[in-house]
Formats: sequence, C-alpha cells, structure tokens
Amino acid sequence: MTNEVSSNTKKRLPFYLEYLNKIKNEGQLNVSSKAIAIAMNLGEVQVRKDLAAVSSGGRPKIGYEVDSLIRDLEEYLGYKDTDDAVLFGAGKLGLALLDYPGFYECGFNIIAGFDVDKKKQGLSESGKQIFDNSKFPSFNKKYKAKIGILCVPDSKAQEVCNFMVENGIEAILNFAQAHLIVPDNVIIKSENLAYSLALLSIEMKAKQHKK
Amino acid sequence: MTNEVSSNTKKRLPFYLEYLNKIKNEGQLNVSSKAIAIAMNLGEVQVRKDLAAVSSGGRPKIGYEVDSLIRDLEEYLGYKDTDDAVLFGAGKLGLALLDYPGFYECGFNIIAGFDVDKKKQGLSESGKQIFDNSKFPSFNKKYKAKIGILCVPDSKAQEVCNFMVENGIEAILNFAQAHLIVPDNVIIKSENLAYSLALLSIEMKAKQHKK
DNA sequence: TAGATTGTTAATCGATTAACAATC
DNA sequence: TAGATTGTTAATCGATTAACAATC
Repeated sequence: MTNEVSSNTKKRLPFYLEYLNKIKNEGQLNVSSKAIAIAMNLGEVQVRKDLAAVSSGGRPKIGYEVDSLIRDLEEYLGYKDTDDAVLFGAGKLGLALLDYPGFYECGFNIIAGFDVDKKKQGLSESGKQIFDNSKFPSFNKKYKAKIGILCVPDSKAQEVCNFMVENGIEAILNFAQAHLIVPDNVIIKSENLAYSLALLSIEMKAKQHKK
Repeated sequence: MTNEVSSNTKKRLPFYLEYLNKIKNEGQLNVSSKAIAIAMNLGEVQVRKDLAAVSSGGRPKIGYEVDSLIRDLEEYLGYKDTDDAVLFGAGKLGLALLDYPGFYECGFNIIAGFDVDKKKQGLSESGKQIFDNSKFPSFNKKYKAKIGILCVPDSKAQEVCNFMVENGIEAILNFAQAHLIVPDNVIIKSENLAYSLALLSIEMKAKQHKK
C-alpha cells in the first residue's frame, strides 16, 4: 500500500506540507490545486494527483481543506509518531545536527550522539548526551534506534557504518563523502551538501548560457 | 549542449566520481561499466549511458581509464574552476558549513559569511570572515559572488533571500524550512535535512512491511 | 579468431500532462 | 442551472532497460 506512491511524489510531499503550513498561518482555510500549483511552480494536475495519493481528497468548487490536508500529509510522512535516531561523529556538522530543531518537527528525536574523541563526549549545547562509540552496543540493545546519522570523517565512514549496522541501525543518512557498502536490508541516503551545490551551479551556468 | 544530459544522470555523476576516486586510490587503472554497476547498484547499460554523456568513452575489452574518467567528470561538474559563494546566517549549521572542507573539493570557495548578530561577526574557526549583512551590497559589487547559501532562521529566510537576490545572487542553496519565492532568473534548491530523513524513514518502514 | 566490453537503436516502463467526465 | 474545481482516463514525454551491432 505504501508503495503505490511514486518516489517523485514522495519527494514533493514535504514541500506541500511546508506551503500548507505557511498559508494556514495566514489564516487560509481552503486551497485549490491551482493555487498550490502556481505557488510551487508545478502543474495543476500533478498537484491533484500527488494529493490524491495521500489524502482523503478535496471538494469540487471549494478545494482542499488546509487543516485536514496538513493532517494527512503529516500522517503519511510519519511526523506524528516520533522515531528515535542516533548520530555518529560530533564534529562541527554533527553538533549542528544534534541541536538542529528541524528534525524534531519532522518526527525525529536524536536520542544520543557518539564520538570516539573524549573531548567531544559529554553534553551538546541543547543538552544531548554524547557517548563514546564503545557504549553504543549496550545502548542500542536498550533503545533500539533504527535510524542513524553519519557525520564522521570520510576515512572512518565505512568502518563506523559497519558498526552501526551491526548494532541494529537499518537506515543511514550519510554526510560523509564516501562510497559506503551496506547489506541489502539496510538503506542508505548520501546527503552530500557540496554535491547539491555543484548541481545547482551547473544549472545556473546552463541558464546563463541560454540567455 | 549542457542540457543534453538528463537531470537524473546529473545527480548520479558525483557518485560515480566518488567511486572512481576510491578505486583510483586503490591503484586501479581501468574499470568496466559492469564493475561500476555492481558496486553502485545500478544497471550496466545505465552506467555506460551516463558516462557516454560526459566522457570521451571507454574501450571495448579494456573498459574506461579511471584517470581520464575522473578528469571528464570533474570537468563536467565544474570542480576545476573554483566558484565563489557567500553564506548567510552564522548559526550552528552556518558555521559548520563555513568550515566544511567538502565544498572546496567540489570547486567552491565560500569567500565570506554574513550575519546580523554582532556576536557572530568576526572570524570563523577556519578563518573565514563573517560580516554584518549591511556590508553585503558593497562587498558583492566587488566580488560578484553568484552563489549563496542560506542558513538563517526560517522566519527570516524570505527576507534575507530577497536581499541576496537584490545584490546579485543567482543560485541559492536553502537550508531554512521555508517556502521561498524568487524571480524566474534565480534558481533555488531547498536542502532540508529533516525531509531527507523523513523520506528515508518511510522507505525503511515500507521495507519492513514487505518482510 | 573468439571473447569481452563498449555504444547505439528499439522496446519497455514510469511519470507527467492533456482532455474530459463527475460533482458540488 | 452555470461555473468552478476535483478526480480519472488516455496520450505524451522522458528515462531505463533489453537486444544487438561495433570494436579491440
């Protein structure tokens, strides 16, 4: 059932939610697919198809009820039931992510950080515990986190990745610039910030050429 | 010419490059599309098509020359000529990005940060200057950065975004959880870390259901 | 030459868009 | 009822995959 929703649709869903929350705050109660399409630079029909896939639908002439659409999207995206996650590598990026409020809004609770460097262990600014890696096996026997965020140096990425997988992690958001190999039952998403920027820059240059 | 390469192909290119650098370091001189496909979990033909789009090609029976493939990919991705970028919002994430070494490797040089908070102005850990926003107009008349990274609080995102665009920024990598509106000549990529995690988590749960 | 591997053309698959029927 | 808007079915478009010819 979950997989009836196409992967491209899924990627757009959080942005619908963002837009809906914006207009909700402006006091809007209903919205048409046309209005959403214009604001988000998408096709009208695409918006309707996307929303049909995860919501109970709108009403002709009136449009979609903003509140119920927000509920349906949050439901689908799993923002309601909070998932526990752990983070490895409390460097600058790791610390920023540990204290990043956006995760919580999307239903994630980073319950602890891990780092091999004694100097980095202790409490983060927002009060999250940072333990030594060696504590993770017993920790995760108890807490059973399945989601891991990987922010260690590139050269340690594969090793730490293996360690996470051995101790119950099934989904990894990888910020290291490294080609990671994982078993089939584990999913991994490499989120390389510089790659995004590189692709953005290519697009920008392509656009300039066209002018 | 640039736009003959499909957008999905483009997204895979940095990952080819990553893998090629890995095997280069292991001393491998040539590589077949089959080997790449297996390592990266892609189709063999897809690899050949992707590589054909941006490289001078391989040789039957021998495969692709790792070195020249790396050169072609770096060339296409623009890793060779360094682009200047600026960053707005020197909070935790902003500071982490200012000092993030990965950007430089991909051909980006963050030449300065900007923040309205006097306490955040000065030097970052790696020695990057952080100025008051008011300095940006004259700064960018001189340096003409076209790429901007946006890390300000969600509520300030649109305002700062406008300010960037008014002063010559044409491509924005947005880390704020906010629906931003920009003129047609500006491109924007919203890089929301929590969204990535949410989609990963949905996939993980879908996978578990299948079992 | 035979075999491995590339590159290309055609077929398939999936996602987007267009046309239109259903409905309030 | 007329008009606006949703939802669906069919057509188009683009990307992936399969089949195969070219080449070293």
